[in-house]
Amino acid sequence: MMAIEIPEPIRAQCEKKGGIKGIKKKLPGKRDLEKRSQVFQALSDPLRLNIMLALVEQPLCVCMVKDIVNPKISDSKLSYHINILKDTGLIKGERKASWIIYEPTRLGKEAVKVAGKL
Amino acid sequence: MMAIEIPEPIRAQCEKKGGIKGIKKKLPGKRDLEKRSQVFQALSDPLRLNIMLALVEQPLCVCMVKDIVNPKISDSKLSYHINILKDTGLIKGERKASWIIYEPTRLGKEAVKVAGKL
DNA sequence: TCACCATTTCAACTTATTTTGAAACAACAT
DNA sequence: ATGTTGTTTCAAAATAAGTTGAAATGGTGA
Repeated sequence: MMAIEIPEPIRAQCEKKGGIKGIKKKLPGKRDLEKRSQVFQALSDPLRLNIMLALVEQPLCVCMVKDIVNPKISDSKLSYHINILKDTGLIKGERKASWIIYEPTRLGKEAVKVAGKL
Repeated sequence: MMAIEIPEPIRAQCEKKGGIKGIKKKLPGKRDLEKRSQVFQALSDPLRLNIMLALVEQPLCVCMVKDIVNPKISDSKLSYHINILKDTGLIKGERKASWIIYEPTRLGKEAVKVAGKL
């Protein structure tokens, strides 16, 4: 049997915050964690991050995005990634004649702004 | 043959920014994109995000992290995720007697602060 | 109508990430 | 030394994400 089970300074700091329970209470719930980590997930691919950065500069149709990020990638690949950004709510697209113009949502702009700080 | 190949307002805006070339120039290089997206990748898992949030509240040893995020997960699983956060440079660990106390790095704190805005 | 262009969808495939359980390591107490 | 606790490592299995090429959709102009 031991008196001290964890390092004393840590235990003391921890108690001041209401102990394990106190810290637990400050953390988001399951839903919230999933939602937020999904945004990170969407930006966790270099190509998608690049697409976001381009769209923040300027709303663009898919074919221009392609020209900018890499003229050699396949259309289906590009579409796949754009779709992830759209489903996550980071961008939205609007049809203009033959083209679909994508631009960042408010969330998308926030996220990219944030990316610049890392 | 057509005169207009892309929506006029977009083309005009785009020209003002130096066209495709101009936008391209503003985007980060491959290395930079990879580095940044990796940070997002690390935070793209709800468990890891939760661990980060807990550590920002209070530096903790692994066993306390476990108590907080989910007492039922296996040690190896927890270790795997902690390791990803460490390798990405979001947290650092220091041995104190029997325990290893983890705490967020400067980058880790920044990243979490940012997470709160999404 | 037809051919054409931009974009998306689909299913098969490849690759990357996560989970598991057992074993190893490290520090400490007896 | 031995046993105990905290933590990591490893390889195998399970799951998820990304890529590919072909086919489909939907708008446009002849």
